[in-house]
Amino acid sequence: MTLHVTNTLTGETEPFEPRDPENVLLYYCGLTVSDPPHLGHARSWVHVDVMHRWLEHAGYDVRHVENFTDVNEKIVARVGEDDLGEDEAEVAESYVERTLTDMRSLNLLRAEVYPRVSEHVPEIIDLIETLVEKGYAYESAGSVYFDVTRFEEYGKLSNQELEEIESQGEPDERTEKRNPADFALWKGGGVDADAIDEHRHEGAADAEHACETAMTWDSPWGEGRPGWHIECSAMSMTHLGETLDIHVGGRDLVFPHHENEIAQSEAATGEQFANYWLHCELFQMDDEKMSSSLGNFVTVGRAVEQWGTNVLRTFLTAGSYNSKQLYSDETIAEAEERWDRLERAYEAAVEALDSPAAGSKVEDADLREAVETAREAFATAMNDDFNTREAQSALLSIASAVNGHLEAHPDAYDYRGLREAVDALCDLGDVLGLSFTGETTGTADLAGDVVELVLDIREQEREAGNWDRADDLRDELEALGIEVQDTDEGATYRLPSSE
RNA sequence: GCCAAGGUGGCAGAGUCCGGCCGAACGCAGCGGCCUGCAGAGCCGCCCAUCGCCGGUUCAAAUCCGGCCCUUGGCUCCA
Repeated sequence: MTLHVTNTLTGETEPFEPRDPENVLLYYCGLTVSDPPHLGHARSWVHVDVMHRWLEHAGYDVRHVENFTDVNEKIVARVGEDDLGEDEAEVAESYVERTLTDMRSLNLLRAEVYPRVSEHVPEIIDLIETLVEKGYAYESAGSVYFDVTRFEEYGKLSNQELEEIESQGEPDERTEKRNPADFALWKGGGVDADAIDEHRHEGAADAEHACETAMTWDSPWGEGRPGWHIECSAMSMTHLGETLDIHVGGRDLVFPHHENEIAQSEAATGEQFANYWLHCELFQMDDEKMSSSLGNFVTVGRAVEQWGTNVLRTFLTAGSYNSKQLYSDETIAEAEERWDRLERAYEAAVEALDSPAAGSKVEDADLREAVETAREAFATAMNDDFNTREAQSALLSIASAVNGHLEAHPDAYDYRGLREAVDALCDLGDVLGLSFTGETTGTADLAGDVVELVLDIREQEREAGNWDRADDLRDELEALGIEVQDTDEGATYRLPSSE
């Protein structure tokens, strides 16, 4: 089965065929760096990352670009707040850095380029000039607008009729624009205090002063700033060319942002801008979405600290990228159980491989077959529009097979079967960005030695029949997050997972 | 109002494109049992679903068609 993806443009699930059979051009519509990255962003990043990994797994070279929108009124509104920075550029850069740090903590593959708007203004101006020359855009009072009536297919992504969109326009904006749905490509002048008013936070600099720090550029239409949508067209064309294979972004960006990207890009080049439009669904918190604007978010940094990378990635891939997902303590806790089950099976298998019992000639056909079946099921799931939930099921079935084997053959393991299980767990886990082989740090070694010491003492208490003392020691360890398990060969333990 | 997505067991969440293997996956929670000094982990088994409602097509529908109800997202900054 080949990869199929659901394309917002057609509303259908289609076979994926890149323009070049060996390379995939992937653009992810990144963040406006005006707020701390939250779990909702992480959900999209992780799904894009999984797409990237699966495409590579399938043998493609992936050229992956993710932009940062670092020119925006909301960024200006933050000037002077905390120690974010003294001007728009500094505030943006501090959020970019924070975002990259958070991305690293989620074990994301690096994109090839992380372009910023502020570095692409010449390309943006060129693109706008082309649109003006071709008659798709017009200047009005120092700004340049895209004339939506000139682009016949306007509305094709969000499936809306122009008349309907037109009727939504803000009446007071119609003065400069020919049509209410026209959107700004270039905004003349700087940022006014009124524009940032509603985004102000405590501790920010005086609004007038903040606006003076906003970036502006010279252009054929005078000094000004790029409009919101044009940057993605300019950056993706600069780095990936006129037509890209996959464009991914949040569902909330379909209209107007992605619709406008299509209009600008295709009007300028006459070529299809992106062949496949994929949209990531949003988190639901109770009855509303998680978002920066609602302020109901959990930051990535805090979530990683609390749950760790593997648990978080298990959670974030617990539903399909294009299905809404419920965020709650329960749904995260469930993901943690799921990851723990995987990790325990992995550890049990590795331990078995290292034990003398692994030297036996036992062959467990059930185990080997289960691993083989799981690999196939995993591939089928991923090829079916990146069905990560099904993919997790396949991984879990390996865990069950390993546990079942160890239960059924306590003294003689199927070395090759277990080896294959461990390999499959690592290979497939890697596609989801899950890592079973956490790095062992010096302090973890020391902690392990200390735990062993405590367990030795506990063993002496047990031999003396002092069950209460033994249980107290176990409880104390568990209070520290250290799981203790008594087995025939003595107690084993697991340190709290920390990545 | 218009556009889009969705409504599946106690929870969560696949399956719906390509009707039958779905008497509905995987997992969590719950209940038995094995193991164990106890607990946990693991294993075996079980419980919980007339798949939003009503009609239609079909030998056969969670899956196709029509109508209705409800939820969410977009139409303003948003992954």
